[in-house]
Order: sequence, then structure tokens, then C-alpha cells
Amino acid sequence: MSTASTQAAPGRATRADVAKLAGVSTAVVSYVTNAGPQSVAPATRKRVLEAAAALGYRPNAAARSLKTGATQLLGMVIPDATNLYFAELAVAVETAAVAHGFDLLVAHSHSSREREAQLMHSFTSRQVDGIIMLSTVADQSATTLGATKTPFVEFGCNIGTPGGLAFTVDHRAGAREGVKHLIEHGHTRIGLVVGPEMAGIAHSREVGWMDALADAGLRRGPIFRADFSRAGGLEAGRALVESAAAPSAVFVASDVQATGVIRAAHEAGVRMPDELAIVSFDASPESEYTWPALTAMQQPIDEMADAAVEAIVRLRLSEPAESRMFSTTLVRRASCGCPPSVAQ
Amino acid sequence: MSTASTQAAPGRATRADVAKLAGVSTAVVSYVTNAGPQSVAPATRKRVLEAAAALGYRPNAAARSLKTGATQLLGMVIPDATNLYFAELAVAVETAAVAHGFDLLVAHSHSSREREAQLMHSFTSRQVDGIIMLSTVADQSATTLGATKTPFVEFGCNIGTPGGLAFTVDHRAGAREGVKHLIEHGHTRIGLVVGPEMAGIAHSREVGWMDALADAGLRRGPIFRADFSRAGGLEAGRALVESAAAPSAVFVASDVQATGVIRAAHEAGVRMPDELAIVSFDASPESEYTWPALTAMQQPIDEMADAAVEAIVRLRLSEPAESRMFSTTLVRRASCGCPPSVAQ
DNA sequence: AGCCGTAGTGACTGCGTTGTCATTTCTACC
DNA sequence: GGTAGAAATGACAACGCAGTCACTACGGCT
Repeated sequence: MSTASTQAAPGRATRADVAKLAGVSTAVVSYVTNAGPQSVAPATRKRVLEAAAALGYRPNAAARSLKTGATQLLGMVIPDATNLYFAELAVAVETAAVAHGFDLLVAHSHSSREREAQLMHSFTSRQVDGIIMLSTVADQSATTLGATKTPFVEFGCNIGTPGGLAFTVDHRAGAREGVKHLIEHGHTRIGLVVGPEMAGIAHSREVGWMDALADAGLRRGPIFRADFSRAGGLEAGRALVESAAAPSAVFVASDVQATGVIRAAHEAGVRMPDELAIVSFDASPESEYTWPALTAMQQPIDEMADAAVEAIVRLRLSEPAESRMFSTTLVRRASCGCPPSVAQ
Repeated sequence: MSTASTQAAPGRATRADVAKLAGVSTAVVSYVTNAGPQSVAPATRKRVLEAAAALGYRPNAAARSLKTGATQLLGMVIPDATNLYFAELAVAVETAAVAHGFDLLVAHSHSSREREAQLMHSFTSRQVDGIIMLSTVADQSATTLGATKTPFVEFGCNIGTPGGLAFTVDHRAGAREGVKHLIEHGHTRIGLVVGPEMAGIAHSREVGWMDALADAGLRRGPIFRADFSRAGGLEAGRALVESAAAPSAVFVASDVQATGVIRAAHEAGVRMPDELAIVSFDASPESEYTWPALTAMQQPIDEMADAAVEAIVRLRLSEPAESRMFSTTLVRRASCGCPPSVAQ
């Protein structure tokens, strides 16, 4: 096999080509592209820039990374982009990353720990400058990351995982506030639709539900467990409306599930919010377009995304960075029973 | 500034470290990791693998790319992941890419041509092995790509763009079939909610709507133009239900828009499908959870994703590859008026 | 003994870049 | 006219890897 066959396709302009065309040395080209240590005369800079444009020159990222040790690439893992909440978060993180000069490599774990581990390998192999993980399976910064020294940030349930930083919403307090709102509407029998018990997020939201009921001295309504998915919500919703003593209100731990619950109620001819009031969590775009529109606890997604990227930037600079917990906001719409005048 | 400060963080194991620990030469390590040209004795291979595992060695992708000229990275541009159709497609492409040993770098254009152009620069700079573009703005393979020799594939409206390959659904035929279904339900006055005129996809679907009406000798109902978004659909839907002679059925050019139209109908107390029957396009996951569930033209997303990645693989091997057009399938649910027994 | 094939060696090149270094050329100011 | 300082030079060393090349060592086979 000839050596040539293992080389890159020809024709891509290199720094030397630009230098030649502009009539300068290769060092000057680098000075221009990277605001180098030496100043470059405006006229020369212009010549270089023109030559680069004429040749369609783009510095080879692989060579640059090899030299500088930085890739300007961040890796992010989400379970599944067809869950709008995750999609929104990924878009927000991308925006924040781009603002800091990074590209974002998003990969889907499909909630598989094996795939998550694979992805960590892939990311470290690609020498990403930071990793942002959103896992519904479990915290694993410490375990999987192991020897890696890559800045690591988690959107998760627990603050202060040993290995890295976590940015999360106060799931418990949020759930508590949502349920409290239902109580203020006069409901006394309030059910819960929530994710699998092993998911930390689900657990926190469940505890928040209990908190609010305890605050009001109310007994706990029935609990329905299902996947964090539309189908899971549908299943749980059907069980709810068919149950002997169905609650008059339900707190649903996520928008996607709430979408399914609403469908189940419609199927059974249950009127919302009169016969079944609903408050859910996330307030993703789709929650505004259900019928009735969902009252939900909104997460400050953009803020969280900014904070995560900022933290990675700081970690890279060896500056101190801290985990943070954000609070949610109640978005009143129709599903809780608020009048249209209050609802958005 | 010392040289050291521009180097990568220390501690990451290199090939030489592995070779030393395994007591072999560096070449052998490469032979093992890449199924090199020389065979390696099983015992030696095992020693190398163990050493690599012990050190947590991962070949540096930048160095490897620099040497081989391939990055095993594909770039994909989508307008916006919070449109579930795009999110689904991105996930499908990722799955197909991973099956071929590539990672997928997804970026969002937010339907901005400038951002699209930026992304093409970023991608070529990163030396991606292929680019997959989904643009609602216009075809631009020829223009933007210019001198780039990177394999380029488009999910779009037009087959046979000069610069590259296109994989698309037969929007026109799909729309025609959807409208035909409404006609079969006895509707004679059928409106259209469609995207901006400049979007090629919107145009094709509009023509399909006209086709079906012409086939049946029906006059064209009113046309409502709006963004390809939930908000756009809501706006169009409001205009529709408030119009003097509202149609009894409407073909909506996308699920996201249909979500808004349904909401508008609910707000106005218009019963679906009795007073307003709806057929839409895409059949994304959310279309199954609206009330009523949407009858829609389904795209073979997985097939399209596979075909696109496969085409890139072929192009890289200088094998012939062809553009392809896929057909859609009518998914009967409730919004068209089909009885529950037929509806899924 | 002679020979062949397999397994492994160790030194080396080049991928495109960044940034250093010692030196030279140019410009402007006194 | 002399000189300081800025601007530019050209050569060079990495970065980590793939893969080549010319060899050697060691069996087993005839």
C-alpha cells in the first residue's frame, strides 16, 4: 500500500499556501489567525486575510488540537432528543457553548449505561474540552470518569457528586409548590404520576409531593409509576381514570408523561380541569399546546445551560467553580383550573 | 510564556506508554489497535490490550486524524431540535452513523443562512468526513460548499441539486394522498395551512394539495401561511376558524403546525373531526398524543437516515451513489374522521 | 544443516499547526 | 545620519499517531 493512500484528500489549502500567496512567512499567517504574540501591520494582515479567503483556507482543527491540546469541543450526553425537555436543554447548551467558542457534540444514551460508558470513551478519545452529562439512570461521574481529567458537569438530581459539578433544579421544592397550587384550588385528594423509582429525579419530585400534602395535613393520593415518556404517561393515566376512587387532581412529574395522562383523560371522557386538575413539571414548549394547556413548574433552562458551560470554562482555567441549584417557577395555564384571565 | 503552557494536560497515556508497559515496540501497539498490516501473536495482543486498559489509553483522535486524514466525524445541520421531526431525524442519523463507526456532530441553524454558512466553515475546519444538511431556507449545496470536497448530502425538497446528493420524501405525492383521504371522507371545501412560500418543502406540499383537489374537480379552499412552528400553526388556525366561510377540512403541512391548529380549534369551540377534519404531514411522535390524534403522512425516517449515511460512506470510497426519493404512508388516526376501530 | 515463515524490533517520516528564537528589514523620529 | 523600535523572517521543535523499512530471532520443517 502506498503512503499516499493513507493521506488526506489533496486540495485543501494549508497555512503554507496562504503564506506563499500573501507573500509572507508562515508564522505571520498564524499571528493573524490567532492574534499571535507579535503584532502584524494592518496592510499585511489584510493581505493574509485576503489570501486565506481566496484559498478558502481554514486551519486544520486536528493539527491545531494536537499542538494546543484543546479541541474547542464539548461533549454532551442526553437520553433522547425526542423528549422535548432534553432537546431544549441541548439547544440551550449549544447556544451557550457557541458563545464561548465551543462546538457541541451531542450524543444519545437511550438511557443505557453501557452506551453512556461508550460515549465517555469516545469523548475522551476525541479529547473534548469538557463533558456535560444528563443521565436518568444514575449518578456516575465518579465511576465512569475514573482517571479522566476532563472537566465534567452533570445535570442531575444530586448536588455535590464527588467527581464533578452538578447543575440542577430544586426538584423537591418545585414539586412541593406545584402540589401546593393544586391544594389552593381546593383539592384534597391528589394523586401522583411519576417515573421509575430508581431515577433520582423521580424520587425528589415524589418527596416534594409528599411534602406539600403533609404541609396541608392531607392524606396521600394514589401513586402511578411509569416511564418518563408519552406512552408511560398514557398508561399511568389510564390506570388513574379507571381506578375505583380516582383523585380529583394529579401532579405529574414531567410534561411528556402529562401529555399521555391528558390523552387518557380525553379517551375516558374525563373533563379537565373540572374532573381532573393537572400540574406537571418542566414547562417545555409542548406543554403550552396540549388541551387544556398544562400548568407546570418551569425550569430556567437557559440559565442552567449557561452556568454549565461557564463552569467548564472555569474548570479549564483552574478557577474555582461550584455546583448550583436553581429554582422553578409556576407557570399558570388552564389544566390546574386557573381562569383564562390568569392563564397565559 | 513557556512552551509547556500551550501543551495538553499531562497524564493522558500515549502509545509509547502502552508499549513500554507491555514490553513491546510502539508499532505493535498500533498493529493491535488498528488491525495493522502485520499479524500479532495472541499472547502479545493480550499483553498490549491489558496494558492499554490499565493505563486507560485511548488513541488521540486529533493525532490519528492528522495522520490518516479521516476524522470518523459526520456533521449535521438541522434548523431546530425542538421541532420533533428534526429531533427524530437527528437521532436516526446518529444511530446510522454510529453503526458505521462515525460520531455525529449536530448543530442548529435556527433557519439562518448565515449560521448555516458558519457551520459549514466550522465543519470543514474540523475536517468532518461528511456533511448532512437539513435546510428549510433554500438549497445551497452548490453555493456554500464551493471548493469543499467533503461528501455532502441533503434532506430537502429537490432531487439532484448540482453539488451533492439529496434524500427526500415525495412531498407532493404525500400531500396529494393526504388530501385525497379527506376528500374520501366527503369533504368538498378543504383549506391549507402551509409554511412560508420560499421554503421548497412548503411549496411541494402545497402543489400536492392542489393536485388532489384538481383530481376531484374541487375548488381550492383558503390558504393560510405561517411559520413551521407551533406558534405559526396557532396563528394560522385562529385565522382559519374565524374566517367567514371556514372550510370543513384542512390539510396542514406539518405536525408542529397542526398542533397549533388543533389548539386554535379547541379555543374556538370547534369540534374535531366533525366540524373540522385535519390531516397533516410527518407523523412525528407528538402527533399521536394530540386530541384528537392526528391522521398524518408518515415519513420513513430511519430508512432515509440509513440511506444518507450509506451514501456518505460510498462517496468516501468513490463508489457511485444516487439521490433517492421516498414515499410516505398514511397513518389513520382520529383527526380525519376515521372511526376508532380503524384509528390506531 | 539449510531454509522458510512468522513475530517482533527500533528508528524513522510526515500529517498541519503553534509558537519560539535569533536575526534582518523597514519606518519614523530626533 | 543615526538609531530605536516595530514588523517580518525563516528555521525549527514539538504534539501523538500510522505505517514503512530493513532487520533480527526463533521455531519447525524437510
